[in-house]
Amino acid sequence: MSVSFAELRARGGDKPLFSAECSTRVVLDHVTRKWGVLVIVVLSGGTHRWGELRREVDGISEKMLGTTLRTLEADGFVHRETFGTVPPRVEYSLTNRGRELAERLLPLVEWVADYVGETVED
Amino acid sequence: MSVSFAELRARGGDKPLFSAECSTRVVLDHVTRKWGVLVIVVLSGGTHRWGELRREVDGISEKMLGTTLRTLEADGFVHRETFGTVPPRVEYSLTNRGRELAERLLPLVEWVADYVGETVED
DNA sequence: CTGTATCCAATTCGATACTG
DNA sequence: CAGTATCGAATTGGATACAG
Repeated sequence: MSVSFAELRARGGDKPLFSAECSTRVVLDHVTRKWGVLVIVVLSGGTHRWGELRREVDGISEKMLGTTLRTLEADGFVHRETFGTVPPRVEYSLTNRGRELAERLLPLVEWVADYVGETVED
Repeated sequence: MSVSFAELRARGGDKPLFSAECSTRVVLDHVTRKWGVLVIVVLSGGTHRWGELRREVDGISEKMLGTTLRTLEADGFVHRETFGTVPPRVEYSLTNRGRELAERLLPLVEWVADYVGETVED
């Protein structure tokens, strides 16, 4: 394991893993929240328009797509680009940080996907 | 990036990333839910008793610790061991699968912890 | 010490309708 | 096409009290 709990702990000194007020919690929450993970994974596959995201992330409502995208944009993970055309065209993509995040998220998602369906014998 | 979105997509055929009914979603939800991440990270540091978890995961209520542990146990990530002593002693640890999961979770948590506090310029 | 039960507050989420 | 607004339902989460 490349990163140990002990190392993580050491950074926070003697305090609990993350203090309740720690902003890491906030971002971690955004990123790991139900739709956040899925949107980031989809965007890791390339730039998408609103409608494409809506179709690709199965079951997401317009409201949640909107709030999720705005949250991730505010956190600096997603870039939104508007073309002043009619009808409007808006494209969403990952920022550099978003791609870094996706690199850490994809192995997790992949592993969970593999895990499901196997028998748990431990 | 070791795992690409395209590969992930390919497994589901032509369907959206994960169908809404996909059980991957359920487990992913448990695992990435607010307290799930923190509990797993703490347990990756070794076996903990109830009271230790309570202190280590700052701000968690007894109710959430209980439900989180029971969910993760049902998913096969956490092992619960009781010693028939008085007063009772109960120890929680990761199963093999739990450790596999933690390996994927720690880099993500570490990265987010590092990310927070840096300036976003992208 | 290790929990469970209960009640209530806050948040999330979805369906729908509507706008530029 | 790309959203926002609103409402109500469901879920999550916290505080407290209590039990083995």
